Amino acid sequence: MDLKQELNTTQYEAVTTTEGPVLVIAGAGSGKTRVIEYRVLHLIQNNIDPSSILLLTFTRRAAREMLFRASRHNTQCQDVDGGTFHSFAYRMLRKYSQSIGLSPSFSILDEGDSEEAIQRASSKHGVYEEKPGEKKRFPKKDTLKSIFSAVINKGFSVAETLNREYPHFLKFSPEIEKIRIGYEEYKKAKGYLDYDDLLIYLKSLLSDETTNEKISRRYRYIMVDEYQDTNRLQGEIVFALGSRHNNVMAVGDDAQSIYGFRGATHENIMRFPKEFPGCKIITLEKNYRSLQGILDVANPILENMEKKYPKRLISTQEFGGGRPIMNYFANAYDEAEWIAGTIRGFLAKGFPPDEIAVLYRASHLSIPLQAELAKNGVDFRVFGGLRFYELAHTKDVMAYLKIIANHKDELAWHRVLTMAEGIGPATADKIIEEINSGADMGTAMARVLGKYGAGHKYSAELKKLITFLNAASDKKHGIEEQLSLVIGYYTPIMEEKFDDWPQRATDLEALERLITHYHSLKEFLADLAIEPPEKRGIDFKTEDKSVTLSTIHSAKGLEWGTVFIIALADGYLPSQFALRDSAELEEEQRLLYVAVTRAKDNLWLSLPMETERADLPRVNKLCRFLAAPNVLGKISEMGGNY
DNA sequence: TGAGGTGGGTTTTTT
DNA sequence: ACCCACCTCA
Repeated sequence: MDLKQELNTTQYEAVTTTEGPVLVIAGAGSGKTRVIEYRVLHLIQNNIDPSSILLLTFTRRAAREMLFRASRHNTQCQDVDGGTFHSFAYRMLRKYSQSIGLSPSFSILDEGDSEEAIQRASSKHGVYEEKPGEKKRFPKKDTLKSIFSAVINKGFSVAETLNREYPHFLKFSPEIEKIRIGYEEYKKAKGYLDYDDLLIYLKSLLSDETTNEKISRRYRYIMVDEYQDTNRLQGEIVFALGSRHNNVMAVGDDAQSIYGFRGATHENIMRFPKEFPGCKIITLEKNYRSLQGILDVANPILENMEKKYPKRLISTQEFGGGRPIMNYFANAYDEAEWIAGTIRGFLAKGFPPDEIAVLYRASHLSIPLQAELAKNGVDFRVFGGLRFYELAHTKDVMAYLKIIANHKDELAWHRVLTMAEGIGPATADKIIEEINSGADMGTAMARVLGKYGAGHKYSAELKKLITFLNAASDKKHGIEEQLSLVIGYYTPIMEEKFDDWPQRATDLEALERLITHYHSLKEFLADLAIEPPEKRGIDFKTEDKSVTLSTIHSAKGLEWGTVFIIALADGYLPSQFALRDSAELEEEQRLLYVAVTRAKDNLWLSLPMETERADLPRVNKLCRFLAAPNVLGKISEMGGNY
């Protein structure tokens, strides 16, 4: 393949500079994934071992896209290693955990598990106990989790974090700090790693000289996409990975930085040339994606920002394309109905469904649309929001599997025990204490049965559960069989627990199909936490082409011929939570910029006028970033639907 | 004391 | 849809 024909001059330079540090600053749609794609190809054509190339990025979708595109041209590219920082961390830790004194039998806590663990850790500190005369407006577990996560990802203390983000909880600073330490100790004692720990342990793995040398010898070419979305910790990981050979390429666009809320910082881009002296900086400005009509809206959105981004995207397309169209509707249901009808019309005319996407700020905004699309018989896939593994019934089934994989997983036991009739949180804790004192599954279970197997109202139920878990743990079963045993046991519980159990039963079948790709329960459970299928139905039928529904965050790095952006009201975008802080507000503005630049040919904007929410004004106002005259002037407004 | 049901309040974005 | 505080019943 002649690279010079496939790439423009700057892209070519980025692709062929294979030795030494390179920083690529790339505008939206300027072909940065293309650069990574062809650089991998170029390296392999120059006899570089594909398994010595490592591609890293922050989101799973971007990681998948990157690896998929790279492997299109040359099958050897399939051996290129890569994924999210978290999945890479997991693999390295599995391999080298001993070198930092971490037990190799650690298990991963997903977000929900972490919150449970925090609650368990905090109850031991008695913070939730009511003191007389003191009303407890104490942060809830999910808030605690995000405080602790900010402490790690942004590098602030608990007090500083509270001061910046939760000033109303500042008075609880000492208690919260106590819980944080309790949570850390709890995880250490139980061998649990949460998402943040994966990165922390990876970093300490890389600061171990011997391990760093081993890893650096294996991965000689590092490429990081969406570098503006990495946080300090991830930046340090990149520096540590590249410190020995300096063959690191980072690709990013600070105008598309939308993960500030979790600690991503554009400082990583600024720091990169300092960490890697002699770094070559390449800027890509030509837009290959969108028609000029779309860029005419995107450019002023950038220009209106206080922080200046010097890029102005120029379309390379021959035809200008029409202006994006703004539609107003009475409410979200009218909006959904119209969009679903329009999409059905496009499909009827032969538009490929995988070239159509609907984007929105928050996942719940897609619910009316999901209903309308289903009514219209349009197949769609949903990205972002609640994930498959976070559904209550999936988590239930996984809890049984976690016990089978590790009989001391006390969070899993807690969930499983409280599902049994007559056992609530208090009894579950007593039983768990007994389990913890047994050295192996067999003795632990025997002790539990000895103590609670008779004489309580729940004894029969407990006996049934223990007998089942013992039988299902038998090594003679394959993992597929173990899963179907668990589902068999759980199904009556599910039918009791949920009115809509038939729908949930389908999800469990999907789980059965998914597990066939795995060899061990441990691997299956870890993957479900770190690289899970996106949502119901998704990934189980990837060959199907369907319309995409996605949060703007999850849409980054992707493109479609026709894009609808819905719910463009102040309060939704920008989110009402971002209104108080100018930095957060700018992030919302960049978010709109990202959304607009996803479109290649057609862009439809829309706004429902009526709010359902009591905390917003009754009549919506157009998103302030679109209402700016230099932006609005580039949009055709259609009032007719309202 | 603890299990389990009910009703009221809330819900951003990702790993 | 989920979480939590509160209530009732054994």
